[in-house]
Amino acid sequence: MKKAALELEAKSGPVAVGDKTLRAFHGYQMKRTFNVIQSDLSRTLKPFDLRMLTYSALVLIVDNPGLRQSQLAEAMDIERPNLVLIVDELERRDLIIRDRLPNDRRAYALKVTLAGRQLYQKTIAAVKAHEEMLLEGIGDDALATAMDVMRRIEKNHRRVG
Amino acid sequence: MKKAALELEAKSGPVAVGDKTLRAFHGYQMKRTFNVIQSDLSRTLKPFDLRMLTYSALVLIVDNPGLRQSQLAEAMDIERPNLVLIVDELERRDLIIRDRLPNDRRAYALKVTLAGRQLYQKTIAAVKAHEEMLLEGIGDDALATAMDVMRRIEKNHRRVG
DNA sequence: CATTATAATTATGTTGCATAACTTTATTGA
DNA sequence: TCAATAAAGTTATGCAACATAATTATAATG
Repeated sequence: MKKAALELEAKSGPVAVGDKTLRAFHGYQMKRTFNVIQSDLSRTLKPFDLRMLTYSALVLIVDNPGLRQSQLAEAMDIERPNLVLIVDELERRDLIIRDRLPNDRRAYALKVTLAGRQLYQKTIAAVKAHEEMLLEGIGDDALATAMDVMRRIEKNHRRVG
Repeated sequence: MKKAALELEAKSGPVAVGDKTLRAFHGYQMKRTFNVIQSDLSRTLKPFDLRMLTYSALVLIVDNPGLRQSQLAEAMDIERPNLVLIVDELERRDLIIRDRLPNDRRAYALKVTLAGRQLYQKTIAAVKAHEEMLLEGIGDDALATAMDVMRRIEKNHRRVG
């Protein structure tokens, strides 16, 4: 390092802050990247008045008509109590309904409404478009490899944890 | 789908909930994977009484001695007010000190203490070991490709956002 | 030297997530 | 059969991570 830079540092700290050690941890790199994706997705969903959680719930209900709240919570990997408000919101906006199951009056069968399905289609398209922007310039092979790596990490965790 | 399965579904919802549509979004896959990494890292750091945030701050201070809180906040991508309590905690535990800068009495020069450096070395080793477990069975090439993809996503976001 | 900007802080609110406890309904087994 | 147990959804509550606005002390600027 040059003398001038050292003197500047003595006054006001490092000229440029390096996160080399942290970046060496793959988990840290993934956190940074995920933050980027999440903030982009949030902005994409904002015009539809959806958050990641309400969006995920809507998609899962469309794809799995009649599922119970407990099944939805498990699929979303969140606790049941936290799902209640999410389903409340989707129901209040008439995007889904809580149908009773014929043989179990404790549970609800969650189903999408017409409005919900229409919103689903619009948002799916918007999210796909935004994702394509984020993934621009990344080859299909590289992307497939990256996704394999992620699934493998998930599998390793289940094996351990 | 078989008739028996359909009848079962009428009673109690889908037998297995699929998240195929969501998994098709790379961001969703990344969120799931990141959750796994984060929970593993949290467990790894718990014996040292560190969270991801305090750990990241400690590493950055070790690597960038004398940096200011504002620089640390920027490097960690969090708002300055939220960093105050993190630095408070590290200082209270005598892992770092808030030194005054000679020429700017508004700012602090953050520096690691001996205890902080010792904790740093222990935790770095533990985190590396845990990460190796999570990455077991993943080839070096595949991992490098995955990391390239992530950095590229980050770059694309800066270009857009 | 008055204005403006910056570093750190305080106060405050939101969101995502967790746990405990409760109500209603199903299931189990003595 | 019916008492005990379990399950689905809910309510209440708390914590952690983040954001914004406003405040204080100091520095930089015109």
